[in-house]
Amino acid sequence: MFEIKVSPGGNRPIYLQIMDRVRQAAARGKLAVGDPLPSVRQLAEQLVVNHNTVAKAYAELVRDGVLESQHGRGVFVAKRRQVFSAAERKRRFDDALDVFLSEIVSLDFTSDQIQDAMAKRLVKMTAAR
Amino acid sequence: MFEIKVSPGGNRPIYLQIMDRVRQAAARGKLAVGDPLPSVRQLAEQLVVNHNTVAKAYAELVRDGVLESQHGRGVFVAKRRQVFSAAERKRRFDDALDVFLSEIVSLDFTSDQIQDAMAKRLVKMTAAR
Amino acid sequence: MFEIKVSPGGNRPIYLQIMDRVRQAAARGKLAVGDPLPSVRQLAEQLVVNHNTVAKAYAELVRDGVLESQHGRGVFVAKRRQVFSAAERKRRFDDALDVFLSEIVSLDFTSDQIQDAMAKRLVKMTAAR
Amino acid sequence: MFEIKVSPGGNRPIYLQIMDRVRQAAARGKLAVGDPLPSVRQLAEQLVVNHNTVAKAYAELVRDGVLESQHGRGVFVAKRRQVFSAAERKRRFDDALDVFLSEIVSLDFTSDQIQDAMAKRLVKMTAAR
DNA sequence: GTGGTCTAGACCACA
DNA sequence: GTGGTCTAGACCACA
Repeated sequence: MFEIKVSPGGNRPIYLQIMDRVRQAAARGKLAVGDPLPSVRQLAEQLVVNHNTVAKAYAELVRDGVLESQHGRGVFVAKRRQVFSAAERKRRFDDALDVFLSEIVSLDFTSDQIQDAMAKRLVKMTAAR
Repeated sequence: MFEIKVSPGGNRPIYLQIMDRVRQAAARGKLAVGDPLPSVRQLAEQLVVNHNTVAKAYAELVRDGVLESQHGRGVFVAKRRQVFSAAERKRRFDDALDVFLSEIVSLDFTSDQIQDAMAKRLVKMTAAR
Repeated sequence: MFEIKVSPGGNRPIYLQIMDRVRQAAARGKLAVGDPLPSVRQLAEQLVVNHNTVAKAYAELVRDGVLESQHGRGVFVAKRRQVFSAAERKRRFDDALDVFLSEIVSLDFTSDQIQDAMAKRLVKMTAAR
Repeated sequence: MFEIKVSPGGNRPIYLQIMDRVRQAAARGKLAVGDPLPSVRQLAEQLVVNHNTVAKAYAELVRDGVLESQHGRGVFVAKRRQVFSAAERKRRFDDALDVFLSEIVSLDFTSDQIQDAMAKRLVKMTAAR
């Protein structure tokens, strides 16, 4: 079963939190290609959010090629494919890095501390697969 | 003179960019305790941004204890004090890292590519000081 | 001024109709890079639709790289760039062609008629630039 | 025996695919006036689709005058009549073409590429008859 | 004033 | 039952 949680009070919009969780689950193999996701209304009830919020998250994941929607049947994990151009992926990566670095710049960590923390997290994620 | 730049087209809200710069200037001694900051309208004109944006940045910095507003006189660098506890700094760092990794997880970069890109950016930032 | 119309009763969802018009206007140069679009609420009022419907259309166009949103300032025509991979563009093209051909298959036009009609429309579109 | 196939993963709703096939079979003489169609449940089983889907396709075809339902006996090919007027056929064709061109306008294919792809697909379809 | 998110609730299309 | 679209209306973030 696909179990996730979201924090409604957080800075990050709920629909993005849902997208994060689905992407992670797909990346870590907890959701395999072809697996069905909980229905929009089921997940909405489970998370205690409006069904539109879940629908929005699913719709964006469909647009990003992570999920596939079959009208009347449900939403499924899509076959992995390269949706974005190399330039676009670089652009998105750089944007995310920009945001990350500018958010932590005033926290006064050293470059080494930042790189260590990142390395540890990457190892953990890779191990989790 | 207090010289900063902001990028209106960037991913980070302008008021946060202003806050970042003021924090950095204070941390690096370019602004000493008691130094006056440009008036809201002056800075707004210099940066070509809406004055509400500067006002918001100043207000937040006052709230954070970085600046001090002296009614009728202007805004000044406050007596230095540690604003964030170690735990708070760690929490903010981890949150930012979570978001960063969530956003890039489906862009299909390897751990090595991520770490390389990060390292390069950190070197550039440090050199820029 | 950016003048468009939509048919609320039509088969095609309103937000897609809005996207169609914006894409066409951009492709034909009626909207140049950097041009501002009408505000979400302005366009909603003009089209007599809910503001969320316009917001949805704009958001998708932002995701497709056609528009750019500057928080608090408005929405603008983005610099043209290649967002999707060659494979993805082919996929989308083929999907659209599938839908088109299966919609007209029962109308009993000959291949020549179909190709002629298409050719004429393409000439018209190119001339219109 | 009435043998057709549908692709559940495809872009076109299954009930429309069924309608397309029945229309084609009637047009090409594979189904003659008065011929019986498989029962809703039979066809549903054969196609591995929900029986509501087949029922919807049959109902629409009856509504369009392509099929005739004889209560308690089954569904039969109706006496041929021209369902769509020339104007209606033209209107439907143009609408479909509008949608197709709108969807591909920002995919950056040239007119030649579009016409080539179309020509190839039409050849393939015609050969498949 | 501008866009972004969310809820509540309706209605439609499809299987 | 499943997803998709739309409205009405609220509230927040940003400039």
